Amino acid sequence: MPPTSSSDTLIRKLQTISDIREADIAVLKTIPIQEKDFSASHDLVREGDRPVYSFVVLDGLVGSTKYTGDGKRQITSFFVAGDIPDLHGLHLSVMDCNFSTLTPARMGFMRHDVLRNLCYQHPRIATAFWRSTLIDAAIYREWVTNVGRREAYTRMAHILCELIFRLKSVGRIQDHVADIPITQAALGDALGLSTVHVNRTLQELRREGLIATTGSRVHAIDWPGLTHAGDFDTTYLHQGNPAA
Amino acid sequence: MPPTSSSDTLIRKLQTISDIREADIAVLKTIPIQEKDFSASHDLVREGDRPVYSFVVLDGLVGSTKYTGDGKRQITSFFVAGDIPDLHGLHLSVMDCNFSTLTPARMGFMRHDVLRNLCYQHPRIATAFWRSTLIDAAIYREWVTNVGRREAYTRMAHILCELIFRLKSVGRIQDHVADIPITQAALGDALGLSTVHVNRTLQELRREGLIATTGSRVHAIDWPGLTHAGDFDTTYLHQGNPAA
DNA sequence: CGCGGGGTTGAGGTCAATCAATCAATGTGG
DNA sequence: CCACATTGATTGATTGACCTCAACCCCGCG
Repeated sequence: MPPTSSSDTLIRKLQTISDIREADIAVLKTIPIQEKDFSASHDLVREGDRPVYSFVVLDGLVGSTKYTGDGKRQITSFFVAGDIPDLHGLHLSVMDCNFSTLTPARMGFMRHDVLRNLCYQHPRIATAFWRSTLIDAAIYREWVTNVGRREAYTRMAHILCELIFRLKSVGRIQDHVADIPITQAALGDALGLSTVHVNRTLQELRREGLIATTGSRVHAIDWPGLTHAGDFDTTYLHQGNPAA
Repeated sequence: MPPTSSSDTLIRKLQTISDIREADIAVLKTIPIQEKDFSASHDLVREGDRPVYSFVVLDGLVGSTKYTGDGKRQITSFFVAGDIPDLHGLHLSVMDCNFSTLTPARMGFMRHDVLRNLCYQHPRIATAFWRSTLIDAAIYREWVTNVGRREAYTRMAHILCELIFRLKSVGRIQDHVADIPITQAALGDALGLSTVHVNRTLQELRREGLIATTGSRVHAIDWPGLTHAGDFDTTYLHQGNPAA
């Protein structure tokens, strides 16, 4: 087995949010996972679908998205390596949102019936999965607040903090330097802002010395400053470890 | 046992979202539920708390709320009779949001350890509860979209549709006439709008002949018109029955 | 070399916030 | 029973944040 298999990515993540034991890890390793690569802006699942697979993000960035009647897109959450974006599909048959890649991404597919059997036989694993969906919900709550009550500057800082923090906590970045080839349009869809305003807001964050961007790389130069500007408190991410 | 006990309220709700069997119903009826009344604007749980009870809404309206650093409030979801707002507390020890009454309300408290044992011994009940939290998450997703990408008029119509639909599906209102003594300030906090603009938006909906309000009573005069104006599609509520 | 996607910039317009009253309904103490 | 306070709804005037439109630039790519 390779040093970082798809199972390892999943297990590492579950360990950061739940107390998984050796026995559970062994069980998790038996899950057959089909890996597949996707380019950016690819719809993995669409509203109305009735999928029979859930997928774990192995690399890249995935978003859950919804479209309004007049075609505007809203990204309702990000998903990074180790996350299982559509785990709710296990118990909600019809999808109420899309899941799309926001960057080139690698996904691992797991059959619903396999996961359901696992949950049935291993309550601790079921709890870990349930907990994972509950953390997703907590993130949605924070996003409602972010979009509803924070102005563009704070909102942007907040979302950058969340992204960087989450990437860090699964070991995907070092020193607050995130290499995320996400477009400004996608950021706008996540924040409920126009791309033009996203651009200007990023400029302002750079001008204030909080971030630097080189190409698709976002560098949080002043992490304490950024978290302060973004009104960012990690409580809602429900990580075992307090923070960095 | 009275015709509508607190257990009945809970069970009726679970039946609308999951296939609960007779045996499960018998089990659910054994849950000890402590009832208690609250006035409007009362904090039931606060961010940072580590509650040992979950509560089912028996009557009235409850909201999950968050506050930004500069004290602005955002309501991230409504909860009506039969809902268990903080069921996530079962697996997330620290609260990341508050739960407050938005109207005078009656609540039924259930111990976490009782619920956890129940889930452990009755997988179908566990699934029903899990599913309930997943539907909450779906509603959060919709709210992100509503607040992020819809303008005030549509946003308001949408939230009224959701409220009326949910109240109807648990048998709390007839004929699209909702008697909800919710303040315009609370509506603003749910929509990310100022109270002044809430007031003007409601006037516009009245002018368009979509709703009528007499005191705290909201009447959807033109339900098809209101759902159209609100870009409202019931998919995200994951009810068994399609809609009215 | 033309093309397209993504980023950047400027100007003008609009939706919704803010500020500041007013008013109605309800409650309270003297 | 009345003066007074409080809560919530309403209205008008002004301000401001963000959007839209329309360029233009840069760069990778067929």
